[in-house]
Amino acid sequence: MGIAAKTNIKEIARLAGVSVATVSRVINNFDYVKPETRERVQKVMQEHNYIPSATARDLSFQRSEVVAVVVPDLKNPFFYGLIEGITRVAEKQHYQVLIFNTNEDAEKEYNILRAIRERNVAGILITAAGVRDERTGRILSEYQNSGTPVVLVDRFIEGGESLDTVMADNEAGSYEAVCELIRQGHERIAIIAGEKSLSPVYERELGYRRALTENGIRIREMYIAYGNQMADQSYKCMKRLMSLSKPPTAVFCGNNMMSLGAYRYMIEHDIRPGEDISMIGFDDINVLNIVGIPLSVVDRSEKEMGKKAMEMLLRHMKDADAKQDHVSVPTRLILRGSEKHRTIHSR
Amino acid sequence: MGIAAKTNIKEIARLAGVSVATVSRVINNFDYVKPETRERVQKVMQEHNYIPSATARDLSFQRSEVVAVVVPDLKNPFFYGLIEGITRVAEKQHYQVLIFNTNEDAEKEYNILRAIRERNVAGILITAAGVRDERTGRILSEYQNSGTPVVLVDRFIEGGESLDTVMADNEAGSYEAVCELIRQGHERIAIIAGEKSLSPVYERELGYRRALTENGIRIREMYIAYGNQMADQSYKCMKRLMSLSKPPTAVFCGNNMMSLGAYRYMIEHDIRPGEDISMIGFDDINVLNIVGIPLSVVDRSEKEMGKKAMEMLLRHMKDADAKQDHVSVPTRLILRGSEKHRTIHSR
DNA sequence: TTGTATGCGTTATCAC
DNA sequence: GTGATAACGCATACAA
Repeated sequence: MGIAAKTNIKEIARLAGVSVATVSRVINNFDYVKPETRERVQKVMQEHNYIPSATARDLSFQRSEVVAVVVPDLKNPFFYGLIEGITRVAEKQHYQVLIFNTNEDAEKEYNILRAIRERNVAGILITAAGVRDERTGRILSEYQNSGTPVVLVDRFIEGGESLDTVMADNEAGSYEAVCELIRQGHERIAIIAGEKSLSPVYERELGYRRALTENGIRIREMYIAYGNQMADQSYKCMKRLMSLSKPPTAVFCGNNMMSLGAYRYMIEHDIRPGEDISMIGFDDINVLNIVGIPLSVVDRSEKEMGKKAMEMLLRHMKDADAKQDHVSVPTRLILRGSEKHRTIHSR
Repeated sequence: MGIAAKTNIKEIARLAGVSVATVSRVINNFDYVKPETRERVQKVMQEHNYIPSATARDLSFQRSEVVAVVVPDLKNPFFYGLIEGITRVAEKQHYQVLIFNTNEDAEKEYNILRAIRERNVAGILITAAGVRDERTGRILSEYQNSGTPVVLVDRFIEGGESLDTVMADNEAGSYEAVCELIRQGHERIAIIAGEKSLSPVYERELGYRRALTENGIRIREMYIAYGNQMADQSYKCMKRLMSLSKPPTAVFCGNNMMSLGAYRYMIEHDIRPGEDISMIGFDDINVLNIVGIPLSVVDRSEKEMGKKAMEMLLRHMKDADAKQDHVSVPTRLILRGSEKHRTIHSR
């Protein structure tokens, strides 16, 4: 009856009048088991509500059906989309997902990565916090070299050159967005970029620079604001930008949280996006969408990224010789109105 | 070297010139190990970068340091906070967290709960989808009875009467909110309630009814709208409510997603919350907050709920005789403006 | 204080 | 086709 009955393979074997080896064969669907024997064993397993022990299987098999997912911020919706994509693919292949939150702390991340070693995970998916921390790159490479595949998601890291990656096409997405702003007639275009050391931040800035350059607009450093990935910092950046003698007439925000901070500053100061200023953000924000706030964004499907990442991991888990792979998920510019403006106070 | 060196306890024992038992004692900090021996063993472990196998430990110990967290919707921000609270407490106690998303599908939930049995999890935290599915209640009770504690979070379920629970004080929170609307002078107050079978929905409706009754306002069923927990449905509910010959002058929304749907309807139809209509939602929505949309809400700290839930689980895991416990997390009415109105078109 | 031997529940390698 | 039996890596009762 139910779970309480902790039957093991030995007990099933005894009851079915066969050996444990045979039971194991039935469990794992070996083809050379006599049909009658198979049925008899299956019947006993059913009757006793037998569930094999994954722990024992893992120990014997020297590999578990668990993957570790390490993310830097469990408050950011982007990562939930990512996790959703990951779990979606994982569950279909009967893999389970361990979640770890580093809170953008490289030290904590290192400890987590060490702790993960105890459990024999089949693979690791990580958006790293310690992108410049040599220990992070080293330990991840060690995993990879010892047969535990690793896929970097969203961020490159130093020392992780041998690892698989799933990234968004940040440069292109950014380029496209800024081009749109230029098309709207802007010249004083600012970017709120974020934490410099992160590769997506860097790449988005590159796209911004290329868009300006290719369109013959001089890049002015005062319009490039760095901060971290959080809304508060972005709010401050926006404040600084608007206090310039020639404030920008358009703003490109480097991620979802930063869009929110900037947006807040605008609202509080009666600067209406889509009218008084043009604005495009990176990463869609579902909630704004639902309430009908028309923020134009560069959307990258985080769910898609999660799926892709898990698929890459699976490929490596099933074929140890699988070659290194890099996937780039395309972005998509969604214009909802905030990229517009009434008049541009240029010059 | 690093990870590649898969040393085991036996190898360490050999190298340190002791038995495996002694090494095990050192690992687990037994006090009756001679200091010199301990040091020698530790040195060898260090040098060989030895990491004990959690799998083997779990098999021997017959219990793992992994807890399963089962939630119905990874897109709902409420669960982000919950998961964050859970992981925060879990990691301090060196527990790891397996995440499962049921997508509000009872069938899928049942399969997940069966799959979890394979792994020897130390406990289960669940916001159930199958609240009326007898299998859910049964399998969870079986877990509990066989020594794997279970804590229900946010939702009661049929057949789960023996389980620990962490709930918000939905009735009181709801009551308080509706009282505030009444204080604002409203009589035609609607509630967008959600999926009837869920206990929080039911309890919030109870609070709504009590508030009206105690204030001598007749309850009119046409002002009670049921749907599911999603924004789309809520949008439709709002539409229906506003098409009544005497539409409500105030609306209370049963959860965060539903607040968004209702809000959207209002915006689209130029009904401004806080001016043309009064509105209070259940569950805070951080994003709205950041962008400065002043939605008044009944806030319950989901992070707090997560922490409490994990703490309860730990108590049971450490003391098999711990008594059943029920925790109710208080709610807090946060007024930001949307509860106000300009004029009430009563009568 | 330390060592020996056995068990935990599987899988895998041999034989038969 | 099937059955013994040795791993897998660790914990622990019992001896010493």
